[in-house]
Amino acid sequence: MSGYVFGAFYDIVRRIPAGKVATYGQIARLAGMPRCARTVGYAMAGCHDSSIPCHRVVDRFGGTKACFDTYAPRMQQALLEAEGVIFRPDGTVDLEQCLWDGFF
DNA sequence: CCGATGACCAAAC
DNA sequence: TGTTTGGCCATCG
Repeated sequence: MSGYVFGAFYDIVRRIPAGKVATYGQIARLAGMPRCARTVGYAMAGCHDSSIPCHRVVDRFGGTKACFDTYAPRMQQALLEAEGVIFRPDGTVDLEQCLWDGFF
């Protein structure tokens, strides 16, 4: 682990169920750092761990910018669609239906 | 070693 | 009501 904070973020991301997505701010809040969404993004930027579904992490508008070093942007969308995530015509995730509520 | 930056969000003015 | 600034932690130069 690069830092205990990263570990906490990774742990939360791993708990995101298939077919759902979470925002950076949401993950930061669950980690106990509501203002640390930036660090979440940076943690995801280094998602060298294949056990971390960083493709389920999107920005507040549902933009899928994840895994630049790991996947191609369109591949992330394909993965989410395969899990049942609904995409809007503009290429963003329908957060109204697929945003993770924090529970199972 | 220190300064700047970064897949961002939310409160404040 | 919209726009601006602050903030958090780690990595890069």
